Amino acid sequence: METLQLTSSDRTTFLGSRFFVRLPRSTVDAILEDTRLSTYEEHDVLFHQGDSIDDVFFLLSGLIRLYRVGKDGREADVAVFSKGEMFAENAMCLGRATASAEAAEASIVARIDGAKLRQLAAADADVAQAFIEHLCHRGKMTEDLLAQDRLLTAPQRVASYLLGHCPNGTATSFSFRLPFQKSVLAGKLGLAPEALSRAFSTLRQSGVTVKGRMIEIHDRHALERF
Amino acid sequence: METLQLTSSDRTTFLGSRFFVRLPRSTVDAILEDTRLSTYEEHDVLFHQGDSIDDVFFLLSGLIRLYRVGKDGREADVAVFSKGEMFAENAMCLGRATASAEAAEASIVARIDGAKLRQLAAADADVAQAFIEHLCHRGKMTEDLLAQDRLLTAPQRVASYLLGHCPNGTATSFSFRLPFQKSVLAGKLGLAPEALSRAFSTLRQSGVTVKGRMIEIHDRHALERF
DNA sequence: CGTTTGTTTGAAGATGATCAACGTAAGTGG
DNA sequence: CCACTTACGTTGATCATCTTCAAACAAACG
Repeated sequence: METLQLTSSDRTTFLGSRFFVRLPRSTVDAILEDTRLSTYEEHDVLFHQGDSIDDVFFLLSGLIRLYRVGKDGREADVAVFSKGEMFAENAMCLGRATASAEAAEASIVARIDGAKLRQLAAADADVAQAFIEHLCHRGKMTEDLLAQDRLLTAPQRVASYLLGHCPNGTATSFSFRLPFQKSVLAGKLGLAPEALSRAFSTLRQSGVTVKGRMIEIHDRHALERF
Repeated sequence: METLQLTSSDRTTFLGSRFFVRLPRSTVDAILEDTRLSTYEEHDVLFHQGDSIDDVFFLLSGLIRLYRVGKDGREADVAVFSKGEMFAENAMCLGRATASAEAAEASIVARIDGAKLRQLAAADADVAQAFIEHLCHRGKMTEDLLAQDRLLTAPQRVASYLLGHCPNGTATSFSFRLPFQKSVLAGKLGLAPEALSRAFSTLRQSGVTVKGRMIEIHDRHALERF
């Protein structure tokens, strides 16, 4: 975890992200002014549940897993973030982190000073608005996860995840590469890795082929029916 | 669902709620200015998942259940609100309701005009700030639910719920009345009513007595260990 | 009182977790 | 480039937990 410089490609990532897109360039610059970069290796922990942190995190590359730990030490993922996503906004408002965060692969993270962001949000309604929209979106994401956990079986959850990666066009078949290890996907879907594996073999009957991280969906509609 | 007048007790509810407490009286008045009241009977539906609504709802009395419906028609609660809580803020930002809402008992609801609230938030940083804090809190709530679903068994979830209602003092025993039907609690905890019932009988061994809606906890620490 | 609604209990079934073993892919270093 | 090693993924078997359906029971309400 060392400090680096902000590259121009990092700037692009910032500007293209959900939070920053709508904001004028000058505002973004103000926010990024004293932003510290940190790099993490796989399994490095960014912070622990309950830590008092006053920063907002922005992922420039890699993969971050947000999780809670049960009394018995078992971990449950609450969210998984990839490049261009902002996280730990809750901590800034509530004072303490509601979950722990660790790198699921080597990652580069920008830490935005919470005090500064609050101050900017108070002064600039656009920033506040962007923040509000971001929080709504995050809320929907966890609500989605919760509903999926409560309504869908393992194969259905996987099918739902896969469909979320299909383009909305007319094409009935589609293929793509998993953006992370299967064990990470399992965690994100609230499944044991074995359960994910079995879910994939169930879906083979519905025209899903898996080779390594490559996924082929031969008939989207068969998945939707599932 | 008819329109009524705002009573002074309603005003108290507003002023005491998490969202409004920090705001100056004049701001609250501005927000409430053209707020419509509606009453609902048990099982009345306020809106459906996907409806485009541009209002924020505030519960003055009763009980509202937010839920999603699966393809097979099964319902999964995403949140349950009681007097003094604000909900459906997501819909205002995202344009469409992310879940359906129905009254779990006779309820009185105030509908705050979304456009007006947005406009106020843009003009008044305090309102924006209150909104942000509210969203953070809601986010934490659903995150809590998700983590509980993934980490705890049924009796543990019930124990956790009960502990949430114990005062933080030194008292080791405590009793209170469930604020709603057991079937509602079951939904909130993501359990079938039968599972909740069985969870309660399991907890009897740990000193929990249930008679109707009355709950007695004889030893808080026994529950914490669970 | 009797009817309706909510809750409990029982028995069966489904689903996913866990543990252990095996297979496979990906590095690593000679 | 090949053998070795390690991490990841799959498969099988078993077990715990929760759901579901059915029936009994209790409470609330007319």
